[in-house]
Amino acid sequence: MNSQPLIINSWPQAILHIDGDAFFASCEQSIHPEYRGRPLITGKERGIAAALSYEAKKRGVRRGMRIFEVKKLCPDCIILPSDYETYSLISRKMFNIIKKYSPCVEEYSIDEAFVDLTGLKRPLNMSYEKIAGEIKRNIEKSLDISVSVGLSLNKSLAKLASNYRKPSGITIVPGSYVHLLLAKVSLIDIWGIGINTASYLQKLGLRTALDLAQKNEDFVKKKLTKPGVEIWKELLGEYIYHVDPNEKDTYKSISKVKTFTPASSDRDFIYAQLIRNLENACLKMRRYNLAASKLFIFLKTQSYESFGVEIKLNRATSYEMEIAPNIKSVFYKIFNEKLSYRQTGIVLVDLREDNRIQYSLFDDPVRVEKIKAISQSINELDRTFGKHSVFLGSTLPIQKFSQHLGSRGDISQRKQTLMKGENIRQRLNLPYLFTQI
DNA sequence: TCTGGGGTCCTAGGACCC
DNA sequence: TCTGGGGTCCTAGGACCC
Repeated sequence: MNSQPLIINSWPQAILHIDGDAFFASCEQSIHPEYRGRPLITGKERGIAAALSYEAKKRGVRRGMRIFEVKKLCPDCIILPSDYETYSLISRKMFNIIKKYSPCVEEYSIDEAFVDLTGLKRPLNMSYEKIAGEIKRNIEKSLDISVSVGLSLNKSLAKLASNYRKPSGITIVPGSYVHLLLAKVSLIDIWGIGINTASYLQKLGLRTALDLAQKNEDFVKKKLTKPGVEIWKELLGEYIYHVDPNEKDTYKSISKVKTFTPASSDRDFIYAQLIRNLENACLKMRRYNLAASKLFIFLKTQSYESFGVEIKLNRATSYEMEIAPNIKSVFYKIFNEKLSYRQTGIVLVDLREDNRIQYSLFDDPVRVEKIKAISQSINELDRTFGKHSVFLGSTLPIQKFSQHLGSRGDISQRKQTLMKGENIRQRLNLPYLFTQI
């Protein structure tokens, strides 16, 4: 007789994934109880449905739908502008609750967390399943939002688990049940497999996540690239992607893109939009103490054609006043008055820490220092009076444009900004910061 | 007639060097 | 000056994610 007790340790790792259900919409319903149970969307300021409550989904509203379509389809739908400040606040509270249970929490996105629960059974005196349930209940009770949670052996499986039952689901998948879950998951729903890889694998005769998991290593290595192989291992229960509790403190690139309606062929206006993106990107860059030595700018036309250029700077910098002159000349090259544009964007790349950036031979150190001093003052003014209290003269066409458009969501905010600027001007007796860039 | 605004990582191929 | 082998670094672009 076999004296070995049949104990399978199903939890070499216990990884929990927590996912907010229709998060933005839930936040709105949480702070406005009168909206609960009603179809609701956010994204009013952009004219499209960005996030949807479950009630809106049931009525056939889809992401990306234009507001007028939503109104036609669902006249009683509540339509709100996105309020990221509020969502971030609720998000913060959610993470704080989770961190009471485990020190290893990864803030994966505004509404998603990965939690490493491994080894916490004893200190918390609960099974992993119980811990998962408690965290979920605690979040839902304290914040009045619903979350779905999944517990399994690694991040990929936990994510599939949390997605399995929504909203407000809890799905526990120990090692011995993994195959049952995978059989019900289609390729496209695997984290890291997108539309391209999914259809490629389909052509090879695969249909479900289980089909992929059951392929041998040779096959996977031959047909897929590195991420594909890693995903395959995770489906088999290996712990490859670690839960990373470190806060994000730097960026490899920073981008700012803005779409506007109606499209415009006004050169000064388009340029102003581009420079406004630059200002915003630089603000963020300085907040993280970074400097860029290369950037891309691009314009998109009404028909979604894109025209872009790469710009290399002599020296890494974080100041729009240094970057803008470089943009100006290339802008005129890619701008075509015969076209109508609906979006401009900027991507700052080759970011490095701003501490000891060398002056190159072509720089004028005195000018650079002056720009630095001015920018620091602007930062202070922004902190005191709000973002864009002082701005580059070249973005003035945005204000002009706003004024003759009258009252629209985005516009009134611009007006306020303008007024704030006026205010400071009077109080500090400053002219608009106007440069030739 | 159009689904926004951020990001990251990986790979293939060219440039350059020995 | 040609041919081949081999390594490193950079860049463009693809694919994915929320």
